[in-house]
Amino acid sequence: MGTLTVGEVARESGVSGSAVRFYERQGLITAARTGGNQRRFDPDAACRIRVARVAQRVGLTVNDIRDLLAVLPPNPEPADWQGLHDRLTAEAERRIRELHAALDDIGSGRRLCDL
Amino acid sequence: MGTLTVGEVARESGVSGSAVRFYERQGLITAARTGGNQRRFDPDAACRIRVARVAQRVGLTVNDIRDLLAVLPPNPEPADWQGLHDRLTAEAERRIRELHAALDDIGSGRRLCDL
DNA sequence: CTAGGACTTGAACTAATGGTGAAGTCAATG
DNA sequence: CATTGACTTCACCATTAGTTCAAGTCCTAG
Repeated sequence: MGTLTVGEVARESGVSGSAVRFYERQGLITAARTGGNQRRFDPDAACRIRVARVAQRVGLTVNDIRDLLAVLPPNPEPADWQGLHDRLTAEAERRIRELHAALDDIGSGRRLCDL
Repeated sequence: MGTLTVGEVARESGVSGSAVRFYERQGLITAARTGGNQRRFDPDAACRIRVARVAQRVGLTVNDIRDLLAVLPPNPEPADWQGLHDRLTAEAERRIRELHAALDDIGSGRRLCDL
C-alpha cells in the first residue's frame, strides 16, 4: 500500500523529515514498514499533513489534530472532508468569539482599573 | 509610594504570589523596596496584572506584554489607556484576520488534497 | 520583646509544545 | 560490492509560564 518514503512525503507536504516522523509518532499519519524497518506512506499522508498545518494555524495542538484526523479514513470521501471542514470551521469561529470577548473586556479596562 | 505587599497584590489581582514575583522579574510591574528588602507595590500593580491577563487571552506572551505595559506610566491618564486599548485591539483583530485566512484555506482543502 | 505569619533569594522543577540532532543502518546505483 | 544519500531510534533541545523548595529575614500584634 505505502509507497512514499519520509523524504518524499516531506517534500510533498512542505515539512521537514523529522517533522514527518514526529507526526507519525503522534498518530497524525500512519506508515507501513519495509523489511528493513523503513516507513512507507500512502499518498494521502502529505495531504493529511497539509490539513494538519492549517489546523495548527487555527490554534489546534498536535494532540487536537490527532483526534481530528482520526475520523478521516484513508482515501477520504467528500463527506469525510465535509465533517473535517465543519469541525475546523467551528473551532476557528469559537476562537474568534473568544477574541471578541477579550476585546470587550479590554474596552472596559479603564473602568476595571480606575486608580 | 508603594504600599501593597506581594500578598495584597496577589489577592487584588487574582493571581498567586509566585506569579506576582514572576511578573515583577519579567518587568510587567515594578516594586519599591522596604529597608528589609521586601517589595512594596503601587496600587496600580494589580490593575496592570489584570490588563496582562486580558492580553494573555488575546494571545500575547509575557514578553509581548512587558513591551505593551512599558508605555503605560504609573497613574495612567485616559490617553495612556487609549493607546493600550488600541494596541490590544489591533493585535486581536490581526489574529482574527489570521483565523479567517485559515478558514479560507480550509474551504479549499478538498481541492488541495484531491487523491 | 517575641512569636509566627508573610516575606526574601536562587535554583530546581513541572508540564506542555513542537520538534532537532547524533550515531548508526539500509538500499539502490554505478 | 562499495558508496552515498536516505533512513532508523532515542535522547535531547528550546520556549512558555509559572511553581516549589530550602534556608533564612522581616514586621507587626499582643
